[in-house]
Amino acid sequence: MPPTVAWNAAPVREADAAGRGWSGTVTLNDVARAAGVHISTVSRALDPTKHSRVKAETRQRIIQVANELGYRPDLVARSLQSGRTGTVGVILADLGNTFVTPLVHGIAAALESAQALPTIAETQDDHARMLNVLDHMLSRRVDGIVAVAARAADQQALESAAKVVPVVLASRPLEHTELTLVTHDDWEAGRLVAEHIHQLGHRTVAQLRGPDDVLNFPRRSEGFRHIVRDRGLDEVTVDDCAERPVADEGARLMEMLLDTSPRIPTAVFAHNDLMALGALSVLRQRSLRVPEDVSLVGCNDLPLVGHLTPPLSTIRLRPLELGKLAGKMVVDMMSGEETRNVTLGVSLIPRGSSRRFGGPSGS
Amino acid sequence: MPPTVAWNAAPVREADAAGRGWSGTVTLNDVARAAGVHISTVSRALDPTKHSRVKAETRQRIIQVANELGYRPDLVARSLQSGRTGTVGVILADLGNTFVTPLVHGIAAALESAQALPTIAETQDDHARMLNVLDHMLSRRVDGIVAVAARAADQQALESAAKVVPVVLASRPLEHTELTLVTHDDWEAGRLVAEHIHQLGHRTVAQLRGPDDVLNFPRRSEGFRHIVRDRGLDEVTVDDCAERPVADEGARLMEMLLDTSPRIPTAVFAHNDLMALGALSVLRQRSLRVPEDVSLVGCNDLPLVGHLTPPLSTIRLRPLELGKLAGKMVVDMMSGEETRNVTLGVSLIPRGSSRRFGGPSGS
DNA sequence: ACCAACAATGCAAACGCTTGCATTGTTGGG
DNA sequence: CCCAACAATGCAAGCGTTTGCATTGTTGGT
Repeated sequence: MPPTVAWNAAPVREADAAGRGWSGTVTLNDVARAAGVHISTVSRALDPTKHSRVKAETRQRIIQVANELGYRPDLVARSLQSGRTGTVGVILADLGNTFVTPLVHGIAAALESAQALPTIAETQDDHARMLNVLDHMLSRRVDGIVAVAARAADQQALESAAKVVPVVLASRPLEHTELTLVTHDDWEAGRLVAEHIHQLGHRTVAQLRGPDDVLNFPRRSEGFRHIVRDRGLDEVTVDDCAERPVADEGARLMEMLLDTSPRIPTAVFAHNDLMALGALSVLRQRSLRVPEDVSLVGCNDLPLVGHLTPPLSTIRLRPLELGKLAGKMVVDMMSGEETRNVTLGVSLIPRGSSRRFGGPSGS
Repeated sequence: MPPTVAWNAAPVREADAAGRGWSGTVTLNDVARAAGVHISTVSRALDPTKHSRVKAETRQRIIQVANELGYRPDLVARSLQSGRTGTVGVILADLGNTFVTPLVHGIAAALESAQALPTIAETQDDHARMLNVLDHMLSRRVDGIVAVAARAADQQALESAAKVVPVVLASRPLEHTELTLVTHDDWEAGRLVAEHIHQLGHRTVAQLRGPDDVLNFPRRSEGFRHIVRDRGLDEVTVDDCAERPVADEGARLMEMLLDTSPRIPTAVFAHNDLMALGALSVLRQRSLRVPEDVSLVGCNDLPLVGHLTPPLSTIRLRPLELGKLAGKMVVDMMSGEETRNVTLGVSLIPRGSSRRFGGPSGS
């Protein structure tokens, strides 16, 4: 147990009490010397769990001296000795994606209870970078890892890392793995969307698919197709998926769809909101109205998409809860507890971008 | 110089070559023993800058053995020895605010060039938490700090920290400080908005002010009032500012304004977009149309606010650049370079939420 | 053939902390 | 009054690296 000395009470001082110019940092040794006592006694006096092992009187004196000198424990040294760093590595594909913000927020919040801090790194969805980041984190002796950037290719590396340190997969699943996972029910997301547009009377539908190797997307696709088959819908397909789940790629796929398909789908499921926005702008360019001509549904419920024109119908995920859960799980694993995978439910938020086929002011 | 041994080439292995079950980690000592050479030789062989000091032949052998054993340098031990941790503390008020996402993104990107990783902590805009976080970071021996959460009350603590480690203030300024600062021109932001609504013919105006002790807001206010005075506008004031710069507080102030003021302003400057959104919903509740009855201008240009109905007029900031700059500056300071403060320019993005006073379908 | 110079490697201290064990001093029960 | 028990503190090893210095071995110029 690390001594949580009241370093928050000790003001940072410009020069120590002895008057020597502020050169280095105050160490346990300095305190020991100033208090006329052995270093190990200081260590114990400052460690709440060992308070008892040192006489109350000397303890008082030591604490006072420590405060006067502005002693601050060196967590690096402590880590070397204890083997724990109080640090959890958080691996993201891209911090710029607004979906991950609340996720990281949740992770940070959960870590706080364990006095741990997240240190973050980005992979840009690049496998080589993932390997680098992973190795770097292990070198830093992080106490745990939350991977939000998992792609199929990264599986082996992540599993290897998990032999050394607790690893939690957040949001992005992997196939056939023992890794602890907390994610959304992507299959259900796809199913809900298909169900929704089927109920609106659409018969000719399409998907703009996110990257195949980010397994959320194939799952969304499968859930969607389950309904397509079950209800006998006509899915217009384009033989490609996005490189990355961003607006540009959504636009590209939408164009490809319109250019290659003999018939225009009356309802489109974009695998996430960003891609939906890209698709939206392409539809506008081609003078296709949403939702009059084409209904559009996204996924993620990013902030503000409900206030767009038209308000975007989408699937609501709960990244904050997901982050909190992931953080809690890695903390639990760090203290040796067993954990079980968690799948968060999702819900459809029908809004203005999807409407009944051939509805009111339809063409 | 830390040996950047090719640990990214070494696969994580389940058991080491000697066959003992994977218990602990492979250390320099293990490699030394396996290679039949002294530990210091291994250290040198693996350190690119000391390549020369060991015979090519032995170096080969050592590297091979290191790879076979899956040696991974312990950055904690190295930090203890070297005094550098390759870590920069990033202190945020609230990760949930979408304004900070690109900022952190920029910081992370800039740090990458220095092989450093950001470790982040939140203060929730609470002074006590700021003190804690700061002290914790110093205890962790971070190589630098980027503070995005500075409030007036935090000034002293931040300046003290700056005596120990490079500190950069990002986004939020402080008065009369030596601390390095990179921020936006908030005064100009306020001025631009006032100028804008003045040119649109508005005479009765108001502000929804962000927290006084986050100095961006008073500056915006001053820039705004400079024009108010200069052009002889009539500013309706409410004797309170937001506790925190969020939507709820924007709503609260808007209500207070409508309830207490004898005359209704025809143009309102909300100190940021979130507050503008809060104000917008209040105005709607009161059946005041935007922009027909009241013009509304925000600040920050958050993603998607340009696609709302009405599209929000606002001030565009550049958080990504700001983050990159802040990251670069702290890196520079870490290597002893001098830095100069930077103020990023801002620009007005006029959109649908503000229009000429008494314009077309006005009331 | 000898010594200076140099290349290659070993040695050990240091970074700041924790902790099992040894030592000293104090107490109290017999 | 003595010894066991215990409280209080000192001692030193160890965590995994790095690095100045010492040691050994080799070379080449005379």
